[in-house]
Amino acid sequence: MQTIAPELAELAGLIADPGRASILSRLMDGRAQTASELALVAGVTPQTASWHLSRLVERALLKVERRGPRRFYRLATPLVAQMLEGMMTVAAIDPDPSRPPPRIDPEMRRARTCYDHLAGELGVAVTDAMLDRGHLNLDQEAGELTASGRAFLGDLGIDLRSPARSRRVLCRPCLDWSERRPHLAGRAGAAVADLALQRDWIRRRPQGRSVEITDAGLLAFRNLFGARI
Amino acid sequence: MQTIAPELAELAGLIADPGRASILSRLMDGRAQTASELALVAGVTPQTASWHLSRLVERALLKVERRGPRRFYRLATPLVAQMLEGMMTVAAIDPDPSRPPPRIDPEMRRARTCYDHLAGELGVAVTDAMLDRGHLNLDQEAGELTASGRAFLGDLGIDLRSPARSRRVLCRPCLDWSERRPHLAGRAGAAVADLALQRDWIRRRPQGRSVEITDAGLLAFRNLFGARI
DNA sequence: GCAACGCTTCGATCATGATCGAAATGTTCA
DNA sequence: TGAACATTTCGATCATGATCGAAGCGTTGC
Repeated sequence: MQTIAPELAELAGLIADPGRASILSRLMDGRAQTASELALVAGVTPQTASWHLSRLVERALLKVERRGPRRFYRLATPLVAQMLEGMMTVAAIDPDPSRPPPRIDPEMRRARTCYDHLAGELGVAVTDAMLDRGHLNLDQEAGELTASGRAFLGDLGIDLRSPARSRRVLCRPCLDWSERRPHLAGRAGAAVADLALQRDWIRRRPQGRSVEITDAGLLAFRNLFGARI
Repeated sequence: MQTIAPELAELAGLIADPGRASILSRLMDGRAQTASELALVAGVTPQTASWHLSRLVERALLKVERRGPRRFYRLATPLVAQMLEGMMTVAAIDPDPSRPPPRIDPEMRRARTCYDHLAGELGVAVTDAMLDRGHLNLDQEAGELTASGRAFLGDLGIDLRSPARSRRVLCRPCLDWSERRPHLAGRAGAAVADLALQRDWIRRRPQGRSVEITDAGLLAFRNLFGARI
């Protein structure tokens, strides 16, 4: 029985190193980072990081882009981000409830981006608020935007009409590994995150994947979305 | 910056062994298998398989159930299956298009179950047919069942009303690693697969994850669903 | 051209974990 | 109780791959 198993093992092996896992985790916000920055987050020397990075590029998990003497690395495709989402969800489940839960950076837990959408307490709060108001239906497996949800996002200036087909699906759940509950992802989730960045409701922190909620953002999420945050 | 990265690496390490990857792949149909059977598919001796299995149970990827002197292993939660789906999707992407694509067992490619729904050519054909008829909207990221889709499945005797909430979401896409296209998953996908098994349209093969399409099944999928298979 | 800088390649070392033979454990059935 | 069988535990061996120092490469700017 030939299956995909050997390729699966090979792929997993690539993620199985703490340094490479840190690098991939760092790149989960979808932005590009330099080799030096990634060496830092991996906690290894630049030459070791370089070796890790070349393996990840070779296996097409990362793309590299040269800008002057620097090399910027980013996730190769959204598919890789989605795979990592799924793995982090399982990784966050502690098999032994007696030992203390993994210490998660409070800023990270508060608010971060997950590839292209909001995650952490903020992501879950926004999602919950939209659920409460009937803008969404969502469970761990699947999600859909209601007519009221489309109208709500439309009023915020988000144009969800796809350039190609009007019947495109917009909404999927992403299991939040820090909150252990689903939050809004998919095109609708990306649109909300884009809006929040554009209106300066959230700001990316210079390092790390966490984002800062501005005062204006706090008001907007509370008043416009009705989020309890 | 404390993140989930160490847990991610640990989890990946568990999948990174070819034997364990084979075991997990074998269990992707959601059924339970004995330790001996799994040793066979992993291509290792029973004592080695036992060591692998205990690690997978310890990390809560598998559940074990004792029946007499045998031990039956199965995936611990649907979340694990969904994670493996995502990994297989990425694993199936060949980073080097020049080398020949991984040889996939033809029976596996033809028709198999992916945890609780149909996959392979059969899964994709059924999905395509439902898309053509307007029963579904589906892309790589998200999916939704239309009113006509609900009616269609209802006519087949599938009751999609959730015991709890009526507004539950039913439908999600699962990227087929052998066909490299999405097929129907989620509760609707599981319901279709259940129906097919109950009506003897498909039969599980004694070993492996692939299923056999019966003559009656071929007719049903073609005539009832309009699947080109 | 040369210096500065970012990054990669090479080479040697070292640790982790996969493997199986042998033996022990546990379960069922007579 | 004892025999048959499935599975696990123990112990020793062996291979893979992560690591970093040193050196090399390539780009930029003076």
